[in-house]
Amino acid sequence: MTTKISQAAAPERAMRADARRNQKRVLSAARRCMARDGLEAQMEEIARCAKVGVGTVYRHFPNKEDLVDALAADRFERLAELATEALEQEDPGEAFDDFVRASARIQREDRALSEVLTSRPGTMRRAADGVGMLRLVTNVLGRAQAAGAIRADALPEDIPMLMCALAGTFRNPFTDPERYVAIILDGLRAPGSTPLR
Amino acid sequence: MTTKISQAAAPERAMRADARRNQKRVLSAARRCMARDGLEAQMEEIARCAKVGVGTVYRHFPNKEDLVDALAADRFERLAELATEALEQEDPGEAFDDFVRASARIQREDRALSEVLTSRPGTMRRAADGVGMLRLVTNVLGRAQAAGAIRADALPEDIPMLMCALAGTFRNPFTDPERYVAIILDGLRAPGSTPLR
DNA sequence: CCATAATCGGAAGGTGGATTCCGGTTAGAA
DNA sequence: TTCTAACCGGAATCCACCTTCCGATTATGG
Repeated sequence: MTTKISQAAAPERAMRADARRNQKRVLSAARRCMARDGLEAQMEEIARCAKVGVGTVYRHFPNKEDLVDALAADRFERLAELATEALEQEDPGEAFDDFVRASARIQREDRALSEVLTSRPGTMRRAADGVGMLRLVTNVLGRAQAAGAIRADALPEDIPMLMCALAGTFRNPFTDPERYVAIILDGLRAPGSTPLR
Repeated sequence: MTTKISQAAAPERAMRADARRNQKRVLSAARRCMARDGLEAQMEEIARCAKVGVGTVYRHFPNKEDLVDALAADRFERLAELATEALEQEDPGEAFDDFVRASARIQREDRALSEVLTSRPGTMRRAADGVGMLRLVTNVLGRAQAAGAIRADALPEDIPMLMCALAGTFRNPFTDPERYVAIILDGLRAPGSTPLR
């Protein structure tokens, strides 16, 4: 057995151009299909959207779960960007609000993402860790708390958790989604009526 | 109103004793299995729990969805009871809180119920309508609002919706579930910081 | 106790959807 | 241009479940 292939880091040879192109098409098709149909979007359908055979999908992503992981990673990168932007904003309270609202919107527009949040703790955690989400959120929240805009007893982990909560509301078409974002933000605002334990 | 199981026309003759007994066993086994495994609990497993053959399950419930509907109806009856009790309690604000907390707990202990809430709007609506949930909630909420315990701009439909939201948090084992119930209740309390539109 | 219709059990059937396989195609180095 | 390792497509395979079927059992009215 030749010692080689430390894997992960060094590809022996660059991917062929068509392969690279197809991988992108697959990823983007998967994003579209799953945003629309949720996690149960079918592999065949994704292949069709990407104008590619199923075989090709499977060459780039050994199985459906890996594909979902890749998509989740992608979406969490976007969320991390939002958090970073929030840190650059002047008003900490406003920054926090905007961050939560924007995250909620992203989620609302992507059924797969909201499904990952409510029913795939593993995938979610992996994606979140991958972009250092907790650290970012800790900062965004910390600033807001220091400024007195958010109750002091809120914890960083509460934010992703409340994101999961919002995910639960985005499947009902009946009502204005912003409503629940607003209610939850008010709950975080801090009358301190009920000290959290 | 007692829930009739499936049935459409008038039964010529009363159910045989063993049939009635088995129907109960199936329902109760289904409740146990689905509370544990969620909606993906398998029919075979449910039959096994009920110590009955799959065929028997299907005689009483033509298909899985009907079985889920029956269970949902059952759980919503319990929720309706809670609402009714709340209406008999003296302090309207406390009654509201208790009602929300108790409902949340029921949900937390029943994975299938929380899955129905977050991903089966149809089933949920049917079950809710079946017990007149909206009317009950309207009363419980109305009293609390009249007493000034809950913000005036909250709507009856918000309550089930926030229940769905909580469902989204109960799948993560990480944190104390009561925390998010508390935050949402604070959000409903009413500093009126952000008037809902 | 009998007759018989209602029930029962659980093997067999059917289905939807993920995953594999492999002969044909192509990028790209020499 | 030629050669070949990579890559491609999509039919075929596999698998996990739900659902159906039917011979064996059993409750119950007479």
